[in-house]
Amino acid sequence: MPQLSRINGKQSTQETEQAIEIESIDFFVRMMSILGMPRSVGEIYGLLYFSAVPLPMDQIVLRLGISMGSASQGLKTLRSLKAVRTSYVPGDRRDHYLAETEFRRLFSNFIKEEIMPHMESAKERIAKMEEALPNQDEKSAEFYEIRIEKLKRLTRAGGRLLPALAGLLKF
Amino acid sequence: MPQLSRINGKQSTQETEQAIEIESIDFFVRMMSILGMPRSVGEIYGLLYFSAVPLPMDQIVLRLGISMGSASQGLKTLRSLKAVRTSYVPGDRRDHYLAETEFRRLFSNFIKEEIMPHMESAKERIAKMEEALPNQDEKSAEFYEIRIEKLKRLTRAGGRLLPALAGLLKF
DNA sequence: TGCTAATTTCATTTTTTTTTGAAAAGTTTG
DNA sequence: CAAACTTTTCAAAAAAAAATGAAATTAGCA
Repeated sequence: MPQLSRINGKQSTQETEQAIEIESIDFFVRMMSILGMPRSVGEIYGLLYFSAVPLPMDQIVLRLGISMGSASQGLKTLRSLKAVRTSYVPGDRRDHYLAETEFRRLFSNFIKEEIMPHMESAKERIAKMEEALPNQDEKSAEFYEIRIEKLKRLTRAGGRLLPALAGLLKF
Repeated sequence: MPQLSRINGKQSTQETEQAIEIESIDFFVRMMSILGMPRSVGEIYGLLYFSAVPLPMDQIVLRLGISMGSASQGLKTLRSLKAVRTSYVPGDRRDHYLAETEFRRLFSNFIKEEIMPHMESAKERIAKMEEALPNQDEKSAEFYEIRIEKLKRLTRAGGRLLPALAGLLKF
């Protein structure tokens, strides 16, 4: 009876939980999209973040209205980032999922998995540039050298700073 | 005569420049894609980064083989991030573009423009959660409070850390 | 001011990414 | 070990993002 509860200004526990859940999903869909994660991944994490009990996949599918395929893929992604973990529920053969809420660790994993590999390829590109350079003996060589040096400093700084970043999250 | 130059093991200045240009474009396409920028934006910046002279849009279009629309849009994006600036070339009415190579400033602008606005909306989501909460007086209220508190700390830390991040780029 | 070159805009097309759903594979238990 | 349930996989569909290109706009010049 949502009407009734609105009339006397109170809302049921369920209504409160639903309201928070919606905001949570919205919150994490946005956050994850900054990090380039698909909507469904944010939705799943947002749902689990405010769930007091671990949820099996079919509950996630049901409550978010997404397909099994999306849920399975999304959970795989979240598992690989260690953003969720499974917890055993006696008498139930389904996997139950819990959100990992230590953001420090989440970021650390994200940087390691999603960013650092790009840094490696960046170094390869720079190496290729340097291979090309030695034959360049015109007066313009200096220009190229300076720019390449800047890129090297950038990748060096990135390679150090990013992994350290999660550690700065003192909260 | 590329053949000839390869036979005697030397390459022309032009070949060297082309080789570096290709690696540069590749480099920045990848970097920009980490930051969620479209390919064309990375291509344009990559081209300008190793250009000793400012390039007009039609040169960018020609050398990258992209459309005028893409170039115009991409330059608009780069301009708004202050990743490129125009320079006046006497006797030519076209705008000529130069890459801004101070990465510290680039990051600072990127964070301010692309990330911080999301932080604002994150705070709104949290506020909505707190609005929903007071009516919750079950034993489970504590669970919600703790989780909300974590989100607050996360956004607070993000709001402080991210703008400070560019400053850490000591290079 | 009018002419022309340069640039922007934006509806359409193309490409890429994400989701779906059903079949295949894997698991648990009676 | 087979039947029922759970999860994964993946081709196809849908949705989202990016690029195109031509018309509209703007800006520089005579």
